[in-house]
Amino acid sequence: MGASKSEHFSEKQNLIASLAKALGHPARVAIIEYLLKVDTCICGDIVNELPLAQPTVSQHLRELKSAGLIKGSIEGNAICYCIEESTLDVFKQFFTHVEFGLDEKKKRCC
Amino acid sequence: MGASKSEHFSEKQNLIASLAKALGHPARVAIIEYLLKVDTCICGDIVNELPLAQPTVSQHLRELKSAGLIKGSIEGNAICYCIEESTLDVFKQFFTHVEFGLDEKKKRCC
DNA sequence: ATTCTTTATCGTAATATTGCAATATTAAAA
DNA sequence: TTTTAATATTGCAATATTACGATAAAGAAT
Repeated sequence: MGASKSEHFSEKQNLIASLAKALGHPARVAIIEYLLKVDTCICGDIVNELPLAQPTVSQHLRELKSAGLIKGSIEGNAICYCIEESTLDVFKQFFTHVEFGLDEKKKRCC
Repeated sequence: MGASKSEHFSEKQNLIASLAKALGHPARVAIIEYLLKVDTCICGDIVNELPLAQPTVSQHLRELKSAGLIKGSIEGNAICYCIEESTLDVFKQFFTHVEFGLDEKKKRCC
């Protein structure tokens, strides 16, 4: 088939998967890191930071935005993108949850 | 094209992206969660837990394993899979790093 | 008004992912 | 040894992703 059977999984599993998927490309990791590095939100010049053509960067930005990992507002003829903290929190909570699970288990095997 | 230009990004960016990509499917999130839930490593019956055919589950397990998120050892005629903590730690560290970056920024915009 | 600059969208080619039936593999059980 | 049970691999069809040239859109600058 090719289309993933997301309807068979829980809402939360689908959410975590979609966030992970959005981060699942080095360009998008680089974008997130760049957004952290720069002092303010980026208005312009993300394209110059990446080894990709402008339409490709725009597409990656759109994916990050539609996953909710970044947000953007129009600022003159530029767009100001920055990180959406609350979404990153959701993601980080998952790892806390995972770590808690691991502690509970106390590594009884492997 | 279609192939991502991973050679243009840093080792770390590629690592984070590959871990995220491995988690970027609800079935694989479900597998990780199941591995946490069960008391010991799973020996069998992951297939019964998922709404997917056995070969599909096997493929997802292979992807998680090749990303380093789980490890498996042969145990009779079954395979015992469990979570690879050190890899999850790498992933979690990324979010800590992200959160640190956000604190530094103190939300000066958006 | 025209040009410049920046970002978005469209169209399309190359490649990757997803899912499963069929089949193989491997070791325990009979 | 033959059967049974569990997992892996192969092969293939359907779909999704990635990348970019060409083009559009929209505000800023001249």
